Amino acid sequence: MTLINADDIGKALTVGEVAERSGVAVSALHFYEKKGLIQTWRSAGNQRRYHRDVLRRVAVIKVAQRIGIPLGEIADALSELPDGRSPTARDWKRLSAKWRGHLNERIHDLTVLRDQLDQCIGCGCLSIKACRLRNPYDTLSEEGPGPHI
Amino acid sequence: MTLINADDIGKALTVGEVAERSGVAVSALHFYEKKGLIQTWRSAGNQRRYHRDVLRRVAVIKVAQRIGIPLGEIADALSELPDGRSPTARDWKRLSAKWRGHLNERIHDLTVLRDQLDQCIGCGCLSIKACRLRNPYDTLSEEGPGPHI
DNA sequence: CTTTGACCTCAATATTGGTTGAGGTTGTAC
DNA sequence: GTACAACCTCAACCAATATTGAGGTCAAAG
Repeated sequence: MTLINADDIGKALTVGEVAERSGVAVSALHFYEKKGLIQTWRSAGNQRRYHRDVLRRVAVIKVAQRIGIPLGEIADALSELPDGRSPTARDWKRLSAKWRGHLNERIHDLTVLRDQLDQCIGCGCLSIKACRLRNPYDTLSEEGPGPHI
Repeated sequence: MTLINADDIGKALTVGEVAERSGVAVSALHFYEKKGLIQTWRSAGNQRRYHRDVLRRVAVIKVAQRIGIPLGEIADALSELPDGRSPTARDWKRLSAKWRGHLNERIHDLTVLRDQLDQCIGCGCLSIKACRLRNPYDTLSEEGPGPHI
């Protein structure tokens, strides 16, 4: 036997409720709305009302931010979610899979950086011309300003 | 027999030279100076002159930024370098070792995040209450706003 | 009813990490 | 000795990601 709680189903959320349940400030919710990341409708008295789906959306936004995706890109990705119906698990999976690549890249970059840094710690090579961490900007300067390789 | 190149030893650098050799814009060098990350003295005609050590310092700044250290913290760390003499390999090593910790933490955090995301991709759990990625903000909301755990 | 907390809008402010431009000076190459 | 690139200062601006505040409205409890 399954009891359905009227609090959990069908009831629109106020901005304060969304803020409390999502851990995001009211001002941030306004901001996300202005940027097109979440949608609302208005009550008779012009107050924002949120579909419960917004909680999932906000959770996804926060995860994406942790991955390092800028809000603009998050907005683009979210805008590809189906219009009119609630996203399914499959929809969310597609997003996750997409961002996993970014995450992997970032982990890879940082790992490479750490390995180079380890070499520097081992040999003190931040003080040596041949150091791979500091050298690209120096010996290749004849190729013009800015980083090379 | 070792030839010492007068271009490489003892000659002060202009801001343009530092910019070209470090791959950092002149405006950024001014900015770093204002923030106390690098030092200069002035020529008779009020133009900046840089000790060659500044190249190493700038390289270190750029590495630290890649690690994700904000300029303020970089400034703090650099301010602990010895005053009056050029930093030794040992000095730079201490810095590297310090920042290695941050880097490892960040790699760890992102790796944990990736593992959680993998679970989400596998099970579609971004749509499920129990999901470790989206849940903290929801079921723990009675502890007050903001992330928990 | 009235009060009080939650909500509204819009503009200003904050932080980080710089870049751009105006208006003027210096230094070097011819 | 003059032209032109490189330099100077200072203020304004940029983008991202919000927060804060002023001034006003709404809604639910007593």
